[in-house]
Amino acid sequence: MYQPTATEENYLKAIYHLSNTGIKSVNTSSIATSMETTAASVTDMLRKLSDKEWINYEKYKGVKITRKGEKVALGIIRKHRLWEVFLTNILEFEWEEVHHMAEELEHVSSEELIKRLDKFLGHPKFDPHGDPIPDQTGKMESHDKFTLSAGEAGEKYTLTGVTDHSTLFLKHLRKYGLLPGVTVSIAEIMDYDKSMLVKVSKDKFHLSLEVSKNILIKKYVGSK
Amino acid sequence: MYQPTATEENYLKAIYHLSNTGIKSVNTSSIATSMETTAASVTDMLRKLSDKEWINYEKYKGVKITRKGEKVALGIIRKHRLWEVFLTNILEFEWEEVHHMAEELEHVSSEELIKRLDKFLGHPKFDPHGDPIPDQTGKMESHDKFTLSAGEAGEKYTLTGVTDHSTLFLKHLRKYGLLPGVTVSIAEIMDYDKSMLVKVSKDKFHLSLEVSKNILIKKYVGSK
DNA sequence: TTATTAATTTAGACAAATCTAAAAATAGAA
DNA sequence: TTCTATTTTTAGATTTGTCTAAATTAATAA
Ligand SMILES: [Mn+2]
Ligand SMILES: [Mn+2]
Ligand SMILES: [Mn+2]
Ligand SMILES: [Mn+2]
Repeated sequence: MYQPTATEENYLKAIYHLSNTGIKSVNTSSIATSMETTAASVTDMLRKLSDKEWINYEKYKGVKITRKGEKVALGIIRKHRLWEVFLTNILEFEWEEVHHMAEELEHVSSEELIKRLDKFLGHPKFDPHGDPIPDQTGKMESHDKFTLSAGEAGEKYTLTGVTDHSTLFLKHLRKYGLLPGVTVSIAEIMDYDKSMLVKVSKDKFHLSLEVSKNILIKKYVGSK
Repeated sequence: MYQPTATEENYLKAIYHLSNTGIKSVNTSSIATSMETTAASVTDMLRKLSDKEWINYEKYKGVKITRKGEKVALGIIRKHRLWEVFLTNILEFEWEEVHHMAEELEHVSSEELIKRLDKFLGHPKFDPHGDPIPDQTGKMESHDKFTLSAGEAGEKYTLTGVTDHSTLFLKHLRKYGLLPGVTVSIAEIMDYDKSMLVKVSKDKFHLSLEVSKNILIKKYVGSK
């Protein structure tokens, strides 16, 4: 119907993420925090998004994204993650460098461009951070909710993603070779602080609970 | 010093092009025409660009781009043309499809992104329309000013570019296989209307003056 | 040289997105 | 339940880029 401005797209994406990954309800201040703006600005924008039927909004009652709004958000997330794949796989950026570039590229409007980019990249299902890429209809694989901190000593796991997307954390993990697809064996879990000794290829090292809590994994399934 | 907004970038690019390819002086109305906006809007913007020292502007006296402004313009033109190469060579778009997408992509700000894209593409010197791509310092090869309409019967030429960048014209040329790099032999030039009979690989066909005037060429130089 | 036409600038307004400060509503504690 | 603290909304401004209509300046023709 309407086509969203880049700003509206960013708001819808933030609201979508807060609706799904969010612990608390989607209220004005949580949106303000995640958008790094003021509550007053958010209130202004909520009225606009509501007028365009991308959200249901009643004063003081919080926000619920509509089916229409979700479609817009998923379209932007698809573009964002495909561009991130391009930047890492093709232009050889590190995984902590791509987010801010993708924040701009996700607003380039051509649908045909994204269709061809997707094809060129071989229809990837996950972005460099292990986040699933929605297809054209908005469908995507669900994320593993299992974190390394919940793993057991003596078991083998495959790293599938992260829950902290900060540059600092991503850089830290890359130093250890902890990237999606890598196999991680838990050698020992310390009773005292829940830190763990892990093995990644030939390397053995220590991970704090702080770190292991933010690593997503699945059970390792044999060779191939 | 300042960093330009996307709109300022578009104005500077337009002013740069009018300054160089332009027959007439760069005045308010010619900018308005090329930007598809009103003279009043242009006057507003000229003041802003002047404040930021990207142009020299005096009321009623017209515009001259500064060295600083030229640097900004060349940076945008570099991005625009590199993205056009990406879209045609990598994503396999046709040469008439890429311009409007490049109009958006040229405003993505990362310098490092463009550096890596340039490397990935093999440091191309020309875009899909035969226009030269400025390097990081703004230097570029100069365009051939020789058009096919000035060619001679019996001679062989290499197509190097076009002067009309409209979708209609580009589609038309593609139908004949008339793309940069192609060899064109002039078989005959009609005295009456200056139309010509040309040979391109195995095909022979007629071109009107209207068409040949908008094709840039250079003398054909042997094999290799 | 004066009158007319054309180009340019100014005036005033608007839409989008933002902000600060003040008012209003809601939630939590006593 | 009543007071207080927090959250949210409103009021009023600001910036960027745009517009129409009116005024001004420059160009040209008589
Ligand atoms: Mn990202
Ligand atoms: Mn990501
Ligand atoms: Mn172009
Ligand atoms: Mn081009």
